[in-house]
Amino acid sequence: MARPQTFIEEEVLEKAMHEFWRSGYATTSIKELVEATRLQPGSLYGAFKNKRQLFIRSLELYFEQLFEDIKQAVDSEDKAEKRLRKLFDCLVVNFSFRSEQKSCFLLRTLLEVQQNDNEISVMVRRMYAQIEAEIYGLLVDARLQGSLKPGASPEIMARMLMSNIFGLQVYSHISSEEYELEQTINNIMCIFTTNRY
Amino acid sequence: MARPQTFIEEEVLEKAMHEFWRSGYATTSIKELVEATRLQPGSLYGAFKNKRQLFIRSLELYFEQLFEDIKQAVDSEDKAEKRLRKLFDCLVVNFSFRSEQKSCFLLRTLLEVQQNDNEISVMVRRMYAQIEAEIYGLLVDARLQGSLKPGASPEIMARMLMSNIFGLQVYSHISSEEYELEQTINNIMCIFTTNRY
DNA sequence: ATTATTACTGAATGATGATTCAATAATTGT
DNA sequence: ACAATTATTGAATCATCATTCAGTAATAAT
Repeated sequence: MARPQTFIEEEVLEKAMHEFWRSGYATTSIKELVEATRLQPGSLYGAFKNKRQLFIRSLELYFEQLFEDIKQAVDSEDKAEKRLRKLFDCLVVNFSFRSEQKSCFLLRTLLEVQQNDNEISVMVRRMYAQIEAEIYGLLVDARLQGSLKPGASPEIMARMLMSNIFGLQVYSHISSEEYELEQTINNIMCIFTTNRY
Repeated sequence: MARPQTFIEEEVLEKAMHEFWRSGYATTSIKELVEATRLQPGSLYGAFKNKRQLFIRSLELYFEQLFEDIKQAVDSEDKAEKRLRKLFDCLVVNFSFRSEQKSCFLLRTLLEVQQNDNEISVMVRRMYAQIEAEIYGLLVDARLQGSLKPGASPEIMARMLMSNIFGLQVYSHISSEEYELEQTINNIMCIFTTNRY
């Protein structure tokens, strides 16, 4: 028995998320969010409490979407190498060439907040832990299929792959030659799997 | 024939640099810089024009110092593997365990400014290009000494090393177990050099 | 139709941001 | 000692920030 919301929260979050993603937490102003979402300040505050909560919800939405893509890559029916390659696509290639912004929202946030906002920092670390767990699962699979280079444990390899993914994400900021990136990904695949590329 | 400056610019820059490094460009306020440098706003503006120029000078100072360390590592008399290891120390280990802040100022800045401030973005990319050139030189040396794994070219390897350095810097944000980091560095050394670790 | 309840609007608020500037202080050259 | 010049001070300025709130609108229940 009251006036209903005139907007769909997820649609608004999607728009806010893109603003935060592009400009960062600190430098995205309420004014920009008002323009992006087409909601007035009062409505934003009514629905999301404040800027920080809106940011947190945006980050969560981003992660949900990313994690769905990752799972789709990791859980597909392909051979392990192909799934690993798909993982690189959704974590690296997509950001460098298939989106106007350069880096993953999680990465950007991790470096922006640092010790500044511990709660958000912990959130991001937990998200990355989930991604790393997916990679670990993929590697265990790959080992069973015999497509993993012997040597290091899947645990260690998962860590190294995470590190390589971060590395590529950052490197694509300083030089975004597509063929160089492809070459580097192939080299990494070479290091971790038994295939040739 | 005028009143002399009562401060040494480099000393002030050093203090400002640490503030920017810790809090980022946008979130470091003039008030904080005034406290850190113990100069009044007017003096800061008199000497450095504005916040942005002060930031740029801070970034340059940071790079000078870092690059000196890098050169010292790369140009030392040791064998190539040892010099590579020293490079990891000054680009990765130092940030993770020997300083209160987690990441390299350059990395932080690269991700903060992105498309937001093209001039600063270009500056950082140029600085990284210089670092990569040093790594390239080291690898050419290593190849002559026979301590580089055959296969990829020094050019490609330099790119991969840069990427791995970025990766480790980021990874140390989400998990800063020192022995894990050491292990990963050793694994990377393994991949690039002919030695065993 | 009326009432209770909740949503929406957008101007107002108060804090804080970067930057400027008039007043004052410390020099050097004459 | 005085004039010319430049540095320092810190309050003032003006823009912008996040947030609130009084007024208005839209719905459901009665």
